Amino acid sequence: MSEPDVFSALSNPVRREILLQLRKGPRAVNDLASGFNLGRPAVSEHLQVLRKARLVREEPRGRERYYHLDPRPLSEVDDWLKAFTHYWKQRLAALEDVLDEESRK
Amino acid sequence: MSEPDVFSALSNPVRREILLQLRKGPRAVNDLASGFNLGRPAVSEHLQVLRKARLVREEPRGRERYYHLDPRPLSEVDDWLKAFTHYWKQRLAALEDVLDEESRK
DNA sequence: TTGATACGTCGGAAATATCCGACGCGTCAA
DNA sequence: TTGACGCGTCGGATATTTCCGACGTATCAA
Repeated sequence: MSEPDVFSALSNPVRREILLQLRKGPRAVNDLASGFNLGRPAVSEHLQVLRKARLVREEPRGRERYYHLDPRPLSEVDDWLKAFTHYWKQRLAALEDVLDEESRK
Repeated sequence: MSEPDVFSALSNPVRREILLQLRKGPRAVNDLASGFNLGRPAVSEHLQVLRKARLVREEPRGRERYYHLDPRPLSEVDDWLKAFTHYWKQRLAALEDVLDEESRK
């Protein structure tokens, strides 16, 4: 019943790790689950969240399901961050100025 | 009892909006709360989450508390995304290839 | 001092998230 | 066909999140 919210999908460390794993190539569910200290149902439910956020895609191969990474929705997060990039580089520059100031004393 | 987790802090749309608002400058709590359809305690608790994630800093001014944006922890998210940027540009390029292929038909 | 304002936080309600065991369905190998 | 495997999903337990009203504390204006 939840919406496909990319930010919410990324809020869980297991789901973030799944995405990192999938960079190396598609993986079947049991294969993925063996890497975590979690049961298969839990991993399967995490994959459902990632699927709803369109961050992964499933490819059935016989009785297995290989999950593929689809990183495109991550651009939403990237775009959101861009609203701060300028400001935070500004702040980093200001911080450096302070540090320079301090080191000159 | 929760840790200062930047990803979790960003998972809530109210908190994301608070951060966007604070780009324009520091704001007092009631001032912030009036912008949302939320009571002050709720906003105050969102600010606590953001404070634990070190995304905001408080500056007491008399009986008010002005909250300042500190975007530096966002670099953690940015760094995490960088683990995908290359891959996803690759995927976008592949997508464009497919589209080119299609349009040539 | 007195009354109003700004805020944090507690207690509790309601919703949501996380996880597991159990079950059912489709697929494979024999 | 039979039995084992891979998977999704349901029911339910537990934990966490989100929100509010109520309260206490500090500050301000008069």
